Amino acid sequence: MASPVVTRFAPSPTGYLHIGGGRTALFNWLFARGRGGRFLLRIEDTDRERSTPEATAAILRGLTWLGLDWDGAVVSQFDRRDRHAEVAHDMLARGTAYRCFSTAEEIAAFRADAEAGGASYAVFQSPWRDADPATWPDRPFAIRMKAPRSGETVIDDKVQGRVVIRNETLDDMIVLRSDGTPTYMLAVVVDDHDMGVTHVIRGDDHLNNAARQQMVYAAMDWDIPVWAHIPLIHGPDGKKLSKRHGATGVEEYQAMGYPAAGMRNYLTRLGWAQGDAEIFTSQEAMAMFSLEGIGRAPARLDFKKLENTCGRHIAMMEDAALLHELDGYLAAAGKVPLSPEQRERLLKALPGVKDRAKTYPELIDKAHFSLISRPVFPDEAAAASLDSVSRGILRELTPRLQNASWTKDGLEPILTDIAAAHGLGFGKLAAPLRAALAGRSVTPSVYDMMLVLGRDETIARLEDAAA
RNA sequence: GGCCCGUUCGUCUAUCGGUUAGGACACCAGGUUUUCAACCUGGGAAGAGGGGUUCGACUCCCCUACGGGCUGCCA
Repeated sequence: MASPVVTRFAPSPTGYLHIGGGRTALFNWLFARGRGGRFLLRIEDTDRERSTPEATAAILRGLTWLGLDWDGAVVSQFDRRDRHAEVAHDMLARGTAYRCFSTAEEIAAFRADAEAGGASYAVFQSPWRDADPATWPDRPFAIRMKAPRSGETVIDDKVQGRVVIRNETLDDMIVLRSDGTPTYMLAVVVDDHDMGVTHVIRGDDHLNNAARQQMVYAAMDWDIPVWAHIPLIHGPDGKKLSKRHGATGVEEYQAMGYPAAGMRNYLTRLGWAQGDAEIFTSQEAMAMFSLEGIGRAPARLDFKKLENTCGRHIAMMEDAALLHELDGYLAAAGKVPLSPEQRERLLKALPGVKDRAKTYPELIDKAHFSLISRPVFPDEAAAASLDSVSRGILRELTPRLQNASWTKDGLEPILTDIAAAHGLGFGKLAAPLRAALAGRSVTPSVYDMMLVLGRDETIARLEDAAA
């Protein structure tokens, strides 16, 4: 039996959940869930200066909205600092790490010298690497890994392929700071090992780090996980995604009214492909997702395609689920919640409007006629079609609706009759009807509106407009 | 500076030595229509540049250009 897959998402709690981080989490989630594995969440909060509980909460909210559920409790890296220190000392005992008494000033001076000497690279070489314990001074020390100075480290990456890094370009990285706290390079490895992580799927900004981390695995004689370094997401201009590109936080997309299912679909296709598959559910994505399908080049965010994908998902959604999503959107966007009456009518209106909206605000706008109550105030364009002639036709129409069978088949002959009687095309009659029923010139089908509103409300709105 | 990664239509991508280089979004034109959208049909649109290897390169190798990352007692 193959060992079960364990993946993890390990963000730093220094801000909101970035869209790129969201995709990294999504890939880890899809990979684990598609293979009956576990998806873990670890907060990398060892940097006490920059980590905040608010940021952690924001990240959890973002993941929850995206529908990425994790297994077990959220792990705090900071809480595991004793274990990290223990491993650092274990390395010391194994002789794969050493005490380094160099101060920050000495290191800075070393680098300055190297630079002045025109060295091609300035890998710091600690004088304490092989120092006699008898010479150890009585002051705080950092623990450095004793990295090999020759040979090469090979990263066998599922996305990037075989990456070879010469060991002489890597320094003896610090694993435990002089204040006794662990560094990221040590903590990730210890945590991933202890949590049983089998596949590390993360941004390719960590590709070089993987070489140094692999040395820690080797130093501790631990199994190396499968690496998969995915390219970062760029803005539409191809530059690294930043604030000036607009929304970079996952929660901003929620507030803009993009459905989570559409976001998942779009983000999955951003940098990953399986043949011609474009629109799919998360269940389908889990079944298809593979590390081999991930591209090697950074992808750009394309809002048009995002919108198209979201529109397809809105159209696919069940009405009841859609209504529930709408409630969530209104709350997230800080808008007034729907009243019971509005919910009831909107639910009936959804089938007629959901295939014409790409986002929730657009959907609500299309369903405007179902959310308003009398009196309906026509906008300028709608008012223009309510001239005296049109109002006369409306007056003529209402009595005939009293006894009509309230179905499209029952209503259609009546409306086409009236139009014909006045020598008008149906389009000419539809305009004042839209104005009367919705107060707008652009609306869903007039039949759909009449059926959603019902006989009494329809007639009342027509009489209001005809008066 | 050094090291590492990347480069197919405007965008996301397929192709895993032999294809008229395919699909999707976007765009343009036409159709349908009850406004808008949707939908249908058609169209334009790509292998960064230069060297190799090979009977044959988008595909393999090298160089250049461009983009990105790493180079911290940050993560």
